[in-house]
Amino acid sequence: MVLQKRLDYGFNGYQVPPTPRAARSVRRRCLFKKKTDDHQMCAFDLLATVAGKILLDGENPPLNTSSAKEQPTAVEDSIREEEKEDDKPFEEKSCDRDCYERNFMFAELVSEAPDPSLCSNELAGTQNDVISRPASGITTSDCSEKVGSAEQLVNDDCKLRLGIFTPSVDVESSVVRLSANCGSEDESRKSVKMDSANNTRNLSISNNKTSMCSSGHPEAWDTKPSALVCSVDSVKFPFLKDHAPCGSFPINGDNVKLVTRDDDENSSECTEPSTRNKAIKTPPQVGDHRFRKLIASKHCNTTPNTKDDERYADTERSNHLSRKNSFKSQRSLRDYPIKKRKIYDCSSVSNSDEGVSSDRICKVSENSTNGGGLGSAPTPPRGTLAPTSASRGHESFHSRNAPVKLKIKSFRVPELFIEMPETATVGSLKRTVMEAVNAVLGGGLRVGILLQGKKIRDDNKTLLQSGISQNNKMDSLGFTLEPCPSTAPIRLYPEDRPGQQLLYDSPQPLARYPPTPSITQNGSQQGNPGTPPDLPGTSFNNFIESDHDSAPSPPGMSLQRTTSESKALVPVPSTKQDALAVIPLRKSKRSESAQRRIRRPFTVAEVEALVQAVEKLGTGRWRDVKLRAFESAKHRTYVDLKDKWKTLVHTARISPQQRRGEPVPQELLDRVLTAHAYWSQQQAKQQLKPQPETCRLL
DNA sequence: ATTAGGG
DNA sequence: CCCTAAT
Repeated sequence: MVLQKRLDYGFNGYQVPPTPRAARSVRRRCLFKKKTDDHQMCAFDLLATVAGKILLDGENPPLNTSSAKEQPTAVEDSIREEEKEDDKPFEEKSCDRDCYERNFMFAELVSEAPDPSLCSNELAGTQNDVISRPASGITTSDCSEKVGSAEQLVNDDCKLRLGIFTPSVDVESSVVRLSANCGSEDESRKSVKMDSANNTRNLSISNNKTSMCSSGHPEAWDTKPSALVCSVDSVKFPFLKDHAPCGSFPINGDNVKLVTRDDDENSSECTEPSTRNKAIKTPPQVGDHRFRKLIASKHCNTTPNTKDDERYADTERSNHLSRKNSFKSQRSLRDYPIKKRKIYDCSSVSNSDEGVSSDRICKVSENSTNGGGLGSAPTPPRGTLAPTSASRGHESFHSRNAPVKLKIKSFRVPELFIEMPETATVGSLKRTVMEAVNAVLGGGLRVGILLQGKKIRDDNKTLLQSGISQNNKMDSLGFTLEPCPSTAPIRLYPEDRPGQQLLYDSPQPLARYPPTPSITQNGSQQGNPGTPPDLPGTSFNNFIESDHDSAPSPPGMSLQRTTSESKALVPVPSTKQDALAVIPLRKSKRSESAQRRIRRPFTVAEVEALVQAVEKLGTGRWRDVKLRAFESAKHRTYVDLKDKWKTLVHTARISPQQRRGEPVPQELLDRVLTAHAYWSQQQAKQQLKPQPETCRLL
């Protein structure tokens, strides 16, 4: 009996998991394409598309895009081209080099959604030039048109960059700390002051640390980027300043806030609470002419005064969020769990904050002759939202089936803090940054869509219905990357749609991170052609490895998140105070106790690896299991594996209806039970009869 | 450092 | 996931 058992658990018949990544990519592409071809695409689809793209592209490590690129699929061809173009974009473009260097270029995102009424070329010149971008979302603008000085801007504008600043390296004791700040603080501060002194007419300064800057000189921004945080509508985009020079981000006297950032001189991540995050909100009505001018020239469209309250809230939230995010990433970098931080938890008020902001999106209209849309619209600075626009343009709706094309060049990532030993290699640094980025991206992003400053929450609306396809509104379309409230598991509809596998179609409970899983799952289950089974151990290792550092949660979640429940979730702007309060708490807390590790739900592939390892090694040898199957998954400790096994066993025993989260294939669960039973028996036997090993078979 | 088990 | 106790 024993012998037989052993054979059963031997190393032979295991199915090797398909190469997850490859399968996933392909799948996503297919989905993406499919989706985009659908003319009935609804808002949700759009979201999904964008998110999917992001994730998809995210697979290519930004750092070495060249090597990591996968060969283009039909869908991506265009993208690829763009990428090439962008590879060295900044050098040629007027953006200062720092900009370039400080940003990781993510593959350009090009989403196409069918747009019936996409025809006009005068997007820009018309009414909606001024868009409100609450959370500093991505605004769509037409980049095709380049006007004079605005040209570079336009170019830049057309790209949504996922920008991570290369932090300045401060050597502190033996640790090199990377912070988002570039340059010395002092310098930056000074510069800020200067600017504000000269240009702050309508600006209010909350305290010495916070100031609004209305400078119309981009140069200033360029040169003294360091400690300044410039955000539109929110402080969360510490890096916006980079774009400022390029005019790629909308600056508007009303909604631009320049905040000096407190550097975290002493401690790494925590910044000063009260001072730092206070973005001052400028009186909506007051607009600095210079600003506008600048903006206008750069084709930045901003909404003048739209719900300020809302924006304000957003700002606060975003601040908090970004901070939180950065924390998170940092945290993820160090896997070691420390003690829990109650304070932190309490303080973290916002779940629904928008942490990551995106830059702009360019809408590319094919129809438009010269892409006249965006560029052409030097936007009237102050254009109030034209109410008319809403109604207008509807006429053309059905007339056309032209696809709505959206081009997102890059997204920015919230600040990332990285801490590494001086002895770390450059390679490790790159990798670390990559991980951080992945953590942010994979950690739960969802995409929000703003139209004329308003969030479109109904994911089921079609583009037409929501007005996204309307020409005149194109320039007022914005996308935002919002962190998924990973912490706040809101399961709206846990059991809603059982068998959904389509990544984009199935909204899943927020609580569940696992978009990827579904994909991988599919892949593995369907069996990948092309992937010859390796030794079980190896293949798994590889698999996991590849997966391991990538963020906690695979892509896809973002999509899900956006669904209907978003409505419920959305409105949770933390109050300003909350947001501010958080930081301090966190900091203090942080010193002693660590944050709780971010939750990283096991993917199906991981489960598979775990099951396989346990089948071979048995329970009780978690260290070996770890070594065998999760060696490369740094974030999975043997304790984690043990815990996972525990939960797996539990999961396998309960009814499928009671299971939550990423569904684990029944097959795996069966194996879990079998293995568990087997090893439990073994254990029992050993205890009972440690000695007489020989004649036990009968 | 691991393992086991409760929370 | 965290925390602890026991190895």
